[in-house]
Amino acid sequence: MEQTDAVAALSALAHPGRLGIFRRLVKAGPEGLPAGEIGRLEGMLANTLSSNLAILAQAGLAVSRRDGRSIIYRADYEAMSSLLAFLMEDCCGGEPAICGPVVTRADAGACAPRRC
Amino acid sequence: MEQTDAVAALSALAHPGRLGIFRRLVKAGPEGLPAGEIGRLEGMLANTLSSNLAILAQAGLAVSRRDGRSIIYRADYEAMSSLLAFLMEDCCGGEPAICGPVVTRADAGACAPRRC
DNA sequence: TCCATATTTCTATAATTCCAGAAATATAGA
DNA sequence: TCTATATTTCTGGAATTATAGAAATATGGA
Repeated sequence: MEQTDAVAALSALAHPGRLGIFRRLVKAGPEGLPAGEIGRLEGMLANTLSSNLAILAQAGLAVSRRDGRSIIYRADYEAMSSLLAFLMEDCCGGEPAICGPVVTRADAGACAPRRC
Repeated sequence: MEQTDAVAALSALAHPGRLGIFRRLVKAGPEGLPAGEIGRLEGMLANTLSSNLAILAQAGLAVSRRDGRSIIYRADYEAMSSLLAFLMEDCCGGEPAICGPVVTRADAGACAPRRC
């Protein structure tokens, strides 16, 4: 991941409305949610919602597909994973014990996480 | 972590200069770096650097201490960990296999990550 | 005390982002 | 085709953020 992409993703998330949408999508899982339902749940006007969803999609954090009259959005977990890896790259220059609180799956090896 | 705090942290990181500083601090480890050296490494004016460091500190992502004439900044790994946990809360509503790419130490149990 | 170094604060301008209203587009069904 | 629903695009003004220059503050040493 490039710094430019990371800034785009972080900027997309650095907004209460979009952060709410993204977390909602994370919870919703890979099936995603129709835009209309997101708007209802988050209490957002359709136009504001649409531009915020577009910003998340542009940043690579959300993916959309059409289903009849609805457009379904879902979180892109791989993009999120890349972002986290970028943030923590070369953490502590090789002192695993200290950077322990944060770990990506790639580093976790054969771990079996309790959830997610 | 509250949504407000998460937005503050994400906003702090959503800036090329500050993201560079933060990643530099992550690499540097718990000893941190003096502001002047960060400025030299990142090619930033002292005043710009100072306000950006203040924004990172205000967001809880960096911590400072004085050492003689220098002020040493270090990344706050716990704050980062909280942020990641907040972003991924209730991921996939209970389908661990799918949210796998992203995992926080709290979820990883007794794992021994390869690095950090 | 005086000076040099390190960092922060103040200030003004430039640039960007946010949001609501209105209009436009796409799809499904009568 | 006509109508209703779902979503997006366009637009303008308000609010926020970014940046550099200049001045101020803090510390250590002569």
